[in-house]
Amino acid sequence: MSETKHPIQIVSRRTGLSTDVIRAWERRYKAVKPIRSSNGRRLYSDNDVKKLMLLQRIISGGRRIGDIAKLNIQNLEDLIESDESATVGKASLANRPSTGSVMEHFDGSIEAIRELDASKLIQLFEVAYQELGPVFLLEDLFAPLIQHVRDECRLGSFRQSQEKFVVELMQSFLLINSSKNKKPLSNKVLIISPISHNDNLSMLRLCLVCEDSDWMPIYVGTSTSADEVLFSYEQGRCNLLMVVIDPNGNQQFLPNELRKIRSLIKDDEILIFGDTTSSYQDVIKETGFTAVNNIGELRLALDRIKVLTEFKPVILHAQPEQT
Amino acid sequence: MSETKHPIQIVSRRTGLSTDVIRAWERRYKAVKPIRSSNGRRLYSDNDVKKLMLLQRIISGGRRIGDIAKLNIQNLEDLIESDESATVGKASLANRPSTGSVMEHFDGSIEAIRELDASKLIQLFEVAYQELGPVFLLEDLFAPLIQHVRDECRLGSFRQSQEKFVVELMQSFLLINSSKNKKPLSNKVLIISPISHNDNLSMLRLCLVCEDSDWMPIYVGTSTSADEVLFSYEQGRCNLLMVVIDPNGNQQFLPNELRKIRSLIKDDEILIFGDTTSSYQDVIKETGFTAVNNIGELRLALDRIKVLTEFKPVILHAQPEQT
DNA sequence: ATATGTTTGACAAATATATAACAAAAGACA
DNA sequence: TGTCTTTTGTTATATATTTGTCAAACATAT
Repeated sequence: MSETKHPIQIVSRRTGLSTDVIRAWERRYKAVKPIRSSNGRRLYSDNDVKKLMLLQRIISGGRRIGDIAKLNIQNLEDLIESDESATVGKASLANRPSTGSVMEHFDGSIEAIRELDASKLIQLFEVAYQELGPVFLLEDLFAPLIQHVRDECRLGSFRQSQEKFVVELMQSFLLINSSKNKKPLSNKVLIISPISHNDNLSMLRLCLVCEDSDWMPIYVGTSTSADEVLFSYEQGRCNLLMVVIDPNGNQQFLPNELRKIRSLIKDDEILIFGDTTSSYQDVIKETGFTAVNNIGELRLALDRIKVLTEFKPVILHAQPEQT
Repeated sequence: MSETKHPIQIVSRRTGLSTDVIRAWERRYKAVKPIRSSNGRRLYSDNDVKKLMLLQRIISGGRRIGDIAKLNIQNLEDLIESDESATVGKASLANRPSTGSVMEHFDGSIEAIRELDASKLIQLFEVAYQELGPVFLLEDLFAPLIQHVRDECRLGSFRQSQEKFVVELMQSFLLINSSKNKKPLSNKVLIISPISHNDNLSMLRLCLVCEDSDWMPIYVGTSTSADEVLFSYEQGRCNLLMVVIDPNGNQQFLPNELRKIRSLIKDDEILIFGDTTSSYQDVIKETGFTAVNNIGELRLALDRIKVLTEFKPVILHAQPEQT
């Protein structure tokens, strides 16, 4: 097996870690042990790269490198598993539903989708929403449901209409119900997708996650041009922007659009959600966007930024004076 | 069993407790006893995390931490059990105020659109819906609203984002609320738009009109191909098809699509809604579609066809015979 | 020369720990 | 009710550790 070996620069590219960090981790914790070329240069194996990527992912989940650098790949994967499953909806975690009812909702929904019965489906959603709350509705019902429908669609036992039907209803349901929230939240995040990116459903999903982390999401649909982004950002008095990348979207305009957005919104942090290991990684670095790879990371980022922005808010102190 | 240990930051994240609180509970009540790393940092076991989560949950139920912190996990679980079974439904009915006129709703909506405040807009829609009912909501509020926004958009005082924002919300609102109807109607109409026709909003508008005429609409989104139409038609057990033409849609495939649809649905009447004075008038005649030019005509057609299909139902009249 | 890499040391920001103190809320009691 | 005490989450301070980054000095290959 002639393992291909990679110089540090390449590893840096692929992991998103700086060369300094890679070397520091080796020096301090022996996280990886690359072999050396004849001239003493580090040469990393695919396994090394994989381990570094795992480490980086766990780091971004809030752990410290010193605690995990010495674990092996299997341990790291387990850790990711347990961390990420524990990060979901910490707010509503206390009243996690019994799994039985979710299965019932699932079966009922499949039935309603088969019959294209919108009324029935919405009622089911309504009940499930009451029972599960926004986050678990998504994670425990919507996600498996859409997965199932798409699978069946590919196998032929469901039709495209049925997929469209359920996606459209889910979207609308999420939009309406996420907007029904009346909590006046001071932190606002504008959620957009760039031109030619149209993954409506995952954007709405992110809206819910933001809301669960006490951010008020502002959502103006998919495929938004840079100057519309700026306008919405200012009009909505947002203090955070999140760009959602659709893996099926057209990547052609992406670098340029990202640069445009950055040039228009200079001061605030911008999150970018999606498959950030792809080719446009360079642009992300160049423009100083914060890459967010999964829901767990998103929650962390939201919390962090919330704290940052809470430095300024004034303190209103009401003192009762009359007897 | 190599228990994975968690630093305080992770525990804080998983439990939702601040690090200060976690430390305070340890110091004051010895709630958990994390082991220490070589440098004195706390390392919590999964059991510690679990206990903290249970404590947090009981706390939020009104008990005091000092009373329960020393209990073990089993005791805590029992406690939750007994606490929560004692908390029976405390449902509270919210009565909404019935406020003023359509103009107020209109002005309020414009304001909400200007601020991109989805929450506010939905609430306005909700109130207006209660007050006006589905049809007048559309005719008196939505139609002028969208007209106004589009006009202002053209003039420059509104932006494209705002149009998208309001259209998307209206759509979702209509879809969800029209689907909430529980009346079991025997007459079903499938509402579709052909390939490359995407006027979602007017389709949903027609859904509402149909519903108002006691037809149950089935809606599977825009731009549906002929064979998907057939599938949905049969699956939904429809007895009427309505094709909605988007004046801005691509007319290129239209004649062919209409012919295909007719070849698949031979027996039932098919309505076609849209600007029927255009070039495809010939195809409409050829395929025997019923052209419907406005809402009034649609209502007439729906009533007429309803009567036709009601020939077969057997029992119309129950005669009381006993004294 | 220039670019890339290595080793080592140093620094600063973030995060921990321990302890004391504070302030709001709940309970106790006259 | 009003006052006092206890409870409990939060904050402040001082100190220590962790960790990303940078710079200096040097090596090697184009």
